[in-house]
Amino acid sequence: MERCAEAWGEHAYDAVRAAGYKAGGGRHAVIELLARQECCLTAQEIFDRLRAGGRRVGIATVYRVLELLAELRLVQRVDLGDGIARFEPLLPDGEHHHHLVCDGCGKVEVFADDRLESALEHAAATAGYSVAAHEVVLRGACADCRPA
Amino acid sequence: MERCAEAWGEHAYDAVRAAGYKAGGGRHAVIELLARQECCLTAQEIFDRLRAGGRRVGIATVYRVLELLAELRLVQRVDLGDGIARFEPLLPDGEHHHHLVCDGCGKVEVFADDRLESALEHAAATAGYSVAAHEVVLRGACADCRPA
DNA sequence: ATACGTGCAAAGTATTTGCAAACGG
DNA sequence: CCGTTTGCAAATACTTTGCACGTAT
Repeated sequence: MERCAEAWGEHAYDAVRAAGYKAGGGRHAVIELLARQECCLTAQEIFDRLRAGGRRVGIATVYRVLELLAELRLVQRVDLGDGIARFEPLLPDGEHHHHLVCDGCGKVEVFADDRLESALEHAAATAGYSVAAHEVVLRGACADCRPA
Repeated sequence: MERCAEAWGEHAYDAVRAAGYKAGGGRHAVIELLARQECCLTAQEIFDRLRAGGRRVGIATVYRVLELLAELRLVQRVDLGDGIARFEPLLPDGEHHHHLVCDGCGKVEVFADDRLESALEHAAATAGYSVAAHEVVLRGACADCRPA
């Protein structure tokens, strides 16, 4: 996984250049930060971390880079239900996970399930859609919050 | 389905009263409108339709009613990825569907799949979560937009 | 009668856009 | 050098909140 994440950084950098875009300081910084993440981040979180790291970026640049990466299918936009968009790297090997949100403590966990993936493919085929992306969010009570 | 939808209106009305809330004009109007819908609506769409129907409501009331109904699990909040929240009745019999969004024309379709539902239950159980709600969104090209 | 519900307007928050300056190739 | 990218600030869009008035019970 670690290797995948690092590989994503180079992959994303190459794809951006191949699409005819230059890699200025802002784009490079956002891609590098995303490459080190395991799960989704909000634009504000990305902005704050870059600033904390001494990088002088604007929040607008963060949004613009995320929009570009989403268009190139390098990141996946994730909506966890709180009205704030989150973004995470879309690994080139198709490997991906989904999210569990605890209504009690707000914790976000990830999970992967092969049966779920195959059911999703089956559903997409049945509907006659050529599906490019899919998102699944489960909400409920995590093991810690449930006993209450 | 028609009967289910109508039944939802009464069910929702009863549940709201049972929870100790009065049913003023705004709540009643929003519940009645939702009961007639088959798929998800934005707050603005609900507001516009009520106004078009001669009902003098405020957008704030629409949001407040939707928040209340969501708390009581009478409606499901749906995020289709455009940053606008949508809402749809949550049928009491547990029957529900998910959404397909066409990136080409923006069309939203619904689908249901038993294999998907059972895979979701399996995944939730594996994660140790007590899942109260789940949402699935597929994005891609619909049959009309694909030929391009 | 009285507390709850509602509409309007103002505030709040996430995201987008305009523009001049900085920068990459 | 020239066009792209960037940071800042202003604008926009969706949603929430404050408050005085209306309404259901």
